[in-house]
Amino acid sequence: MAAAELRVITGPTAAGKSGLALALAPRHGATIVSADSRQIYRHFDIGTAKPSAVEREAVPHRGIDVVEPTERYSAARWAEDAERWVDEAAREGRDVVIVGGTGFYLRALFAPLFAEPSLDPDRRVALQRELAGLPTPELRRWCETLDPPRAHLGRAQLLRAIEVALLSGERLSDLHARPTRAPRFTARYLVVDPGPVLGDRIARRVDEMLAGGWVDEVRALMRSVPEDAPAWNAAGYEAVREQVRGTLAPGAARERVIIETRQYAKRQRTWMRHQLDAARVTRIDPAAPDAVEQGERWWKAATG
RNA sequence: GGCCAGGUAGCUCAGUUGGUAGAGCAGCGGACUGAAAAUCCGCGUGUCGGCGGUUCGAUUCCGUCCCUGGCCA
Repeated sequence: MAAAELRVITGPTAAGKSGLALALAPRHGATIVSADSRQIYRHFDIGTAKPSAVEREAVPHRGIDVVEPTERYSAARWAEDAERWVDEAAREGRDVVIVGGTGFYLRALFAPLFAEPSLDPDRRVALQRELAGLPTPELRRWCETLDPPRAHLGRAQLLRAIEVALLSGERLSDLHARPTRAPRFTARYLVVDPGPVLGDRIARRVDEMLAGGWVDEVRALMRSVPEDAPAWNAAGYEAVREQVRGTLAPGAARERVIIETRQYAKRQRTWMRHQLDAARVTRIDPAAPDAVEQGERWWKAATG
C-alpha cells in the first residue's frame, strides 16, 4: 500500500501556524493533530500557547493534554499516537492536518525510528542514576569508546548512547544503520515564517502570556508538580519559576523568556532548513494579506 | 559652576608598567534516530568618546573639549 500524503503546517514558534490551521481546517472538516512536545502535557497551558477552549471547540484537536507533567513522553510515542489519531479521523470520515514545530516528532512519523531493543528497566534506572552525577566531558569520554560516532553530540544523546551500549550490548549508531519499517505517510509541508519580524511577534506573545496569567499558572504548578518533572523543560518556564521564587525581577524574567524563545525559534529554523525535504516544502508569510488564500491553494495542491 | 568616578564589541565589564585588546551575555552558523521548547558544537576588527601634544610608535602618558553618574554649591 502506497504511503498516504499528510498535510503538515510547521514553522518556528509564534509564527502563526495555529492561526492559519484554525482558518483552514474548518473549511475542510479537518482535525488538527498537534506535533508539539510541550502541549502534550496537561496543566501547562498558558506558557505553551495551547489553543484556547473556544478554538478547540470549533475544531477537533488531538495531541494536546495527552500525558501528566511527570510523565516522560517521546518522539517515538508521539509517532505511534499520531498514527492512531490519523486513523481515528479517517474512520470518522475526517481529513487531518498536522500542526506543530517539534521537528523531531515529525521525523519520527515520516521516517520511523529504529526498533528499540528491550532494555531492562531496573538496570536502566540504576545506570541512569549513576550517570546523572557525571560531568558531560566525562560522559563524552565514555562515549568515545562505547559508541564513537555519537561522541560529538549533546549530553542527552551521550547518556542515551551509553545506556543503550551498556544495556543492550549494541551500539546505537549500529542500530540506527539497520533498515526500519516503511513510513505509512509522506508529508507535504507548509512552513509558516514571518521572517525578520518573528522576534517582535515572540515578544508580543510573551507579553500576552504574562497578561493572561502565566505567572499564576506557574505558581500553582509549582505546588502540584515536582520540580524535576519533564514538563518544566519548556522555554521560559524556568525564568518564570525564578520570578515566583523571588530570585528574578519580573522585568528580567520577561527578558529572559523572550530571549530563550527566540533562541528556540532559531534552532527550529536551523532544523527545518536542513532536515525538511525542500521539494515538499511550501513557504508562507503569515502577514501576507492573502495568506489564507495561499494556504488554501497549498491545501488543495496535489503533489506526486 | 566646583570636586570625584567613569566613557573599550549590541550589553555588562576586564586589560594593555606605551608595541592597535578579551571574557560573560546577546547575536550568527551548525549538529540532532525514544528528554527535542531538550541537549550540544563552532564563530570575537572594535575610529579602546572627540581633537591636539609628547613619542619611532598612543587605546595606554599630558592638555583640552564633549558625554554619563555621584557629591558639593
